[in-house]
Amino acid sequence: MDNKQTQHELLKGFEIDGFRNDLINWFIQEQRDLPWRKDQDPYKVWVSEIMLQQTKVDTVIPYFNSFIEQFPNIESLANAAEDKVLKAWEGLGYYSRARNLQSAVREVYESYGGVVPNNAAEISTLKGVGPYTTGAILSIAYGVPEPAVDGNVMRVLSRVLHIREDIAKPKTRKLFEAVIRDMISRDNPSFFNQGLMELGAMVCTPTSPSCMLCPVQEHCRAFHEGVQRELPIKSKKKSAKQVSLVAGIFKNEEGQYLIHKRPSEGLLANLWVFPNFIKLDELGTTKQQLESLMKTEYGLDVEMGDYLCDIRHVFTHLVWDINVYVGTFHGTPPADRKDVVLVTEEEMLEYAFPVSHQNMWKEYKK
DNA sequence: TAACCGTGGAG
DNA sequence: TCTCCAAGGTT
Repeated sequence: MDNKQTQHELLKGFEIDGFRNDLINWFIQEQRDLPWRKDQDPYKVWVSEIMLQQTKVDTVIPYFNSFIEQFPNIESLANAAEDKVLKAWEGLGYYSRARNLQSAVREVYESYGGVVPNNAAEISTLKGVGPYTTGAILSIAYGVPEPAVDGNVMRVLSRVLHIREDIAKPKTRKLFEAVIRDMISRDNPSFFNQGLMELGAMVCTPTSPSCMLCPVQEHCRAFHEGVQRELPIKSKKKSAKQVSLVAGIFKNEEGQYLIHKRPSEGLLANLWVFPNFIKLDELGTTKQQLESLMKTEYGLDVEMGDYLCDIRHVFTHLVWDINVYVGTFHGTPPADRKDVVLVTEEEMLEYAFPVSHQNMWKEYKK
C-alpha cells in the first residue's frame, strides 16, 4: 500500500540523470520511422495509441495509414457513420476500441471545440482513454511529464530496478507510475516515455533481451546480477474455455445472403456475422439444429446443403469451434429485425466481419 | 480483483 | 499444436 516508501527505496543509489540521458540519446539515434511520429498532432497520437493497445506495431501501421486517410481529423471521425469506422477497424480486434474512440472524439468535437484536452483530469474521462493512454497523449502530444506505463515499461523497469512485483496484477501499475514520476525527464517527457517503450520493443524484449546492445546496460541491476531472464515476474492467466457452434451461409434465389448484426455490447459487438448458434447435444444432429434454429430465430424456411468446413476462432478467453454448412432460404426475415439484412456478394464488402466469418466466406468461395 | 474483450506472429 | 505475447480499458 505504501508505494511512496517503496519507490523511494527502489531509487536509492540509482543514477537517474545518467539513465535518463542515455535513454533519451539512444531514442534520438535509434527510434524507428513510424507513421504516427511524423508530427505530434494530438488526434493522430490518440488514434495510434488506441490502435497500439495490445497490438504489435507491424500490425497497426497499415490500419493507421488507412484510418487517417479516411478520417484525417477530429471532425471527420466525429461525423462518420459507425459502420464505416468499424469497417476501417475490421481485423484489428478489440472492436470496442473503435466505438469508444469515435464516441470520445465526438465528445471532444462537441464539448471541447474539437481540441483534445491537454490535462489528465479532462482527457482521462474520455471513453477508452485509461491511465496509459492519458500519459501517452499528454507526454507525446503536449510535452506534459505524465507517466505512460504499459507492458514494455513494466518489463524494462522490472529489470533495470530489479522489481519483483507481479506485473499481471492491476495494483502493480501504480508502483511503476510512482517510480516514473520521480524519474521522468521534465525537459523531454515525450522521448523519455517513448524511449522506455521503444527499448522494450527493440532491445529489452520479453524472452531474449539484447543486453549487449542496450544503451542503459550500465544502469541495469538485473544485468549486473545476471537475472534479466527471470524478470519481469508475471503470473499466468487461466486458459480459454471452448464452445461449439454451428453456422450457415444461406443464399436465396436472387443471389442474396443472410447476415446478422451482433448486439451492441459484448463479444464482437456491432459486427456482422453469418447465422450461428451454440450447439446443443440434445437437439439432434448439427445440421438439424441449424435448420430448426433458422426457423425459430429468423422465421425462415431453409433447405440444408452440404457441410462446408470447420472454423476455429481463438479469442483471449474463449475458443469457438464452428461447424459450417451451406444452404438456401426462401422469403424474408421479419421487417422489424433491423439486425438482419439480405446482401449481394458485392454489398457484403461494406460490412465489417470478424476474422472467423471472413474465413468462412473464403472457404465458401473456394 | 478478476473476467471480459481480438488477432496474428514467435518460439 | 500449444503457449505466450503486444504501446490496455471497462466492468
